[in-house]
Amino acid sequence: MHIKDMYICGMYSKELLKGTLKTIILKMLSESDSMYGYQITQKVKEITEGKIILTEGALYPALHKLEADGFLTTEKQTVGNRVRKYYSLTQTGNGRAKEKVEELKEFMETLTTIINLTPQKLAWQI
Amino acid sequence: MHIKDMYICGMYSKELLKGTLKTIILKMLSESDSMYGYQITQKVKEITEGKIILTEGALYPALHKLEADGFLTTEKQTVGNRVRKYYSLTQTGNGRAKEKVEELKEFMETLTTIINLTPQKLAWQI
DNA sequence: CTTTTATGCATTATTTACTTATGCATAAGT
DNA sequence: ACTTATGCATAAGTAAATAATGCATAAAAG
Repeated sequence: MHIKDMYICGMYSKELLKGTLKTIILKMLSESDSMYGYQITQKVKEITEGKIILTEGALYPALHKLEADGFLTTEKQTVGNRVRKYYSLTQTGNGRAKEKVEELKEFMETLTTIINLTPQKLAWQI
Repeated sequence: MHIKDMYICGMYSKELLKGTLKTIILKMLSESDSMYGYQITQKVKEITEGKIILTEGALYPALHKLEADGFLTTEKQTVGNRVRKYYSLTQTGNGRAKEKVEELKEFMETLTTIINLTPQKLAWQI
């Protein structure tokens, strides 16, 4: 990402996104046979209607880490005169994707129980 | 938290919790007139059935930060021979609580749209 | 009766997972 | 000619935790 691109950023305070990046990547890759980095950022941007923007500084290290952990394999492909690095899930990565998505679901359910609490000081008003 | 307490920890990979702590605190305080730190940890633990455990090392600095930002006020109270520091939302803090909860809700909705995607490589099987 | 557990506050060193800012390169639009 | 888009990558700095500790009182358990 370059300075001019800085105006692009998700609509959420970025802290919230922390911890969800790898899950998002794994989920995206479980959707198709293979994707390259830039493609992932664009797809996520499209699906979330611009609400979640993955920055390269976060994306590429995360991809490298997932590969180092054996969850992804890569294959370089030259399109026109540009090189793309395609990532795909390994078998282990497929299982990992399911685990992480499930974990995120459960976490969101738990958060929802907190969010849905009714203020006790207003209880008499109900 | 002391070494012996280390076996206590939430069921989620902790990264997920990052960024949600202040929202949780604000929401808990918006439920009652005032709460003290330890009480918050216990209430969250109870509500989430032990799935979310707030550690002191995260909780107290967060409370101090929220107070410094003008979202909370404190009042010390001695119960028996122990001192409790009660926190309550200021008017600004009340607004902040609503903002943060709303932000979290929208973020979870966005995440849900990602999570609910159907793998395209399985699309023909549907 | 002495050790552990629970209650209650707090701080410090460290780690993690980002953000922000670059860097390099090609291609297409204006 | 300049900017935007595509495409990879890394490095410095930061925020928000974790992990560990410290102090103190009280109750429960062995």
